[in-house]
Amino acid sequence: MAAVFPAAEPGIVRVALDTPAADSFDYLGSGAATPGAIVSVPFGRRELVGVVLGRADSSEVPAERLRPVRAQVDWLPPLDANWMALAVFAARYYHRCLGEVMLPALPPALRESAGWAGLAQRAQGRFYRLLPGAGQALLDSVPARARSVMALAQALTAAADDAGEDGGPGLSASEARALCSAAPARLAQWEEAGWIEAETRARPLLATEPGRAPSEPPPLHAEQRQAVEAIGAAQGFSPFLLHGVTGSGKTEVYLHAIAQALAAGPHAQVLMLVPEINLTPQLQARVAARFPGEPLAVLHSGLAEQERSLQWLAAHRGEARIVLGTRMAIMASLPRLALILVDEEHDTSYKQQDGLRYSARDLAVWRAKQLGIPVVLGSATPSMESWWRAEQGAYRKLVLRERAQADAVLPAVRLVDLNHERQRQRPLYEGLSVPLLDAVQARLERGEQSLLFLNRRGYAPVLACDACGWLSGCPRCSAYLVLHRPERRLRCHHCGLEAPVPHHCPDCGNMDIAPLGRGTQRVEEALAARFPQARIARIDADSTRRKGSAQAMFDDVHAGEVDILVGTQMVAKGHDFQRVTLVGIVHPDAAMFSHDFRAAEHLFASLMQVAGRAGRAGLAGEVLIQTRYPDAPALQALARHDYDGFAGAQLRERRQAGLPPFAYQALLTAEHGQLDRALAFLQAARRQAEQGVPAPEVQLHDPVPMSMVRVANRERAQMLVESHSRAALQRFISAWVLTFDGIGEAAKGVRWQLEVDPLRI
DNA sequence: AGCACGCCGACT
DNA sequence: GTCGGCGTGCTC
Repeated sequence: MAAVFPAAEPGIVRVALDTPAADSFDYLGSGAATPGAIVSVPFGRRELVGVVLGRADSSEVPAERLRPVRAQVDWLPPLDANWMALAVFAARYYHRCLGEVMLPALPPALRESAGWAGLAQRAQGRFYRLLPGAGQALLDSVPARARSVMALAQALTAAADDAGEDGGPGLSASEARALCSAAPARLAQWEEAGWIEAETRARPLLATEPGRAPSEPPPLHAEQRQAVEAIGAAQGFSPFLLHGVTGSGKTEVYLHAIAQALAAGPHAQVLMLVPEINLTPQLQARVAARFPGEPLAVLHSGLAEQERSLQWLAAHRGEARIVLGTRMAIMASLPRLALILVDEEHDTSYKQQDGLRYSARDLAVWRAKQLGIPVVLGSATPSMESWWRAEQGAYRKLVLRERAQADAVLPAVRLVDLNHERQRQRPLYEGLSVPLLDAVQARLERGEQSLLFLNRRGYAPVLACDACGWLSGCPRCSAYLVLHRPERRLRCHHCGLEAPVPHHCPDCGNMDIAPLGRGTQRVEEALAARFPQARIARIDADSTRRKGSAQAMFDDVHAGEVDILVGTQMVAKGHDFQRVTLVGIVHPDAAMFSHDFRAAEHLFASLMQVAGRAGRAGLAGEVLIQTRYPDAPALQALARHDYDGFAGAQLRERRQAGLPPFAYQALLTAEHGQLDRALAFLQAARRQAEQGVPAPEVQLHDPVPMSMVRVANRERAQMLVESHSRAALQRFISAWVLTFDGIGEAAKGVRWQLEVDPLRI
């Protein structure tokens, strides 16, 4: 449990705490506090949990202000030096204090000393062992009719036989108690009599089912085999970019790479990252089936606190050999990490969007480099950053061109030119063109499934008054309230505000207010009206709010109980819909007007991903993209299945414009109730830079309002900082942020945040 | 970041 | 008279 130190014990312990105030705080502590140990310390009026960074001979803090460490977790191995190095790197790179990186990476039950005892109890058990020569005495002490106690004695004897000289697998306290329920005090008596010996030690945390035969891996095609061999032959730090179209069998490559790594080291651990929680159950089942008996831990924010703590602990103790998780899992303690896999490496969910804005993919590469192990970044549409590194030879490219199932072919992509439809006087039906409706009809007649993709949830993105032009604006944000018809609510997707649907225009009283544009709910409704015999399902954040409902809906689709599936981005990721032969992309055009230089890249990736849902099992697939901009390069490249061409063109544009991956960026954002105050802060920050911070090779752009200026009554502005040299940018930022304290008046009431490698600008 | 202390308006 | 608004300052 927790050891308590005497107050006056000498020695200074340096501790990282979750506060932006400083990287470390000095405490008085005993010799037991080693680097990586988890301790509890007094901090002002509070008691906080921290991570020991090391010891020191002296402190800059006057001796009389030093307070003693209160307690320490002593039943857990300390966090190892490699993990500490990862946290230090992340803190420096993202310009945060050490504890702000370290503490949030620990499981909830460890972050507060109140949770320690409970966790220790779950993680440890009392195990009993029969001492030599005590067997007969113990049996003699048991009343003949107490069969359960006899069973216990036999079990203990068997355990002792198994154990040989050094203990080995014993009997857990709960097992013993189950056998011995008639005599709960018996164990203590036997212990006192010197017949048995009790020991507190780690209890296995992960249930595994040994003896099942592993599922038979399908035969690899030549490209898969080459990829697996290359990963297996890697020595030391070896970053790979696994580029394979959807359905080319990337997962099978991952599974073989896992098998190789586990076979190569008897204690080796493998970390596999996936972008979304939704994808873990599927993959978990597949991994468990392939590696029965191998302890598998899962780490994501959807787990209950206790469960997450136990899974983390299993990874930390080296018990879990395979760890499957979302971006948070990159910060897990993995003492014997031997291989990292990052699936769908281009996915933007790898970038944390609040708090510490780290990129799990980038940290994965750093971690692999630091450990000298292979890392595999897999994607059908790699990020420009990763693609460029592969082009340069910094990453080794592994390519899967063919689809894994021999009979599966790439779907035919057809662009439906909506201008042309209008010229032919074929109006859209609720946003759906004649070719798309015909294609759906054909699928219904053939008993095949259609998937309609629309990345906009709700019924309509805005409600409008015909008479006066009123629009359903959010009172707190520079956004519109979205109509959610089934729920009969208006909702702001930015601040969460909800309002009833007005019956008449709040400005002029006109009764004619109408939904403008469409979201998934409206498309679902329109399809139901058009195809009354069809079974239609909608999968988006609203329809899957209840826990487990997403899985249930996906199961219905897989079981063939759905004819038409309407969905947002959620349907695009990971799921193999074997019977979907038509993918309709209803409205990709919104992305064409984005000012974000990555808009085209993200559009291409998301359309490629959703297009990949079609035609996976022998049935010819077709993708229809409705657009007013059929000449857009992203759409043209998509129609040709030409990622390489698209990426090449993107990289040429980026190089010419001096954009990532040819430049490194950081974004300073400021928010305040009034926009001019936020802008004034950024101006002041820029003056600080100009007046006192050396900024060779660094450009500071003008402060500008963010495109979504107001969210929840806070107005936001941003300033971009850029350099062609990552090191120069880092040096500049380190010095720059220190000057923010001196901004004074202009900083009053302003909340600011610095994001390194921002994804959206 | 918390969590205090501290000094001014509308309530029992 | 005090409950509470959030400005300012500190935490080893």
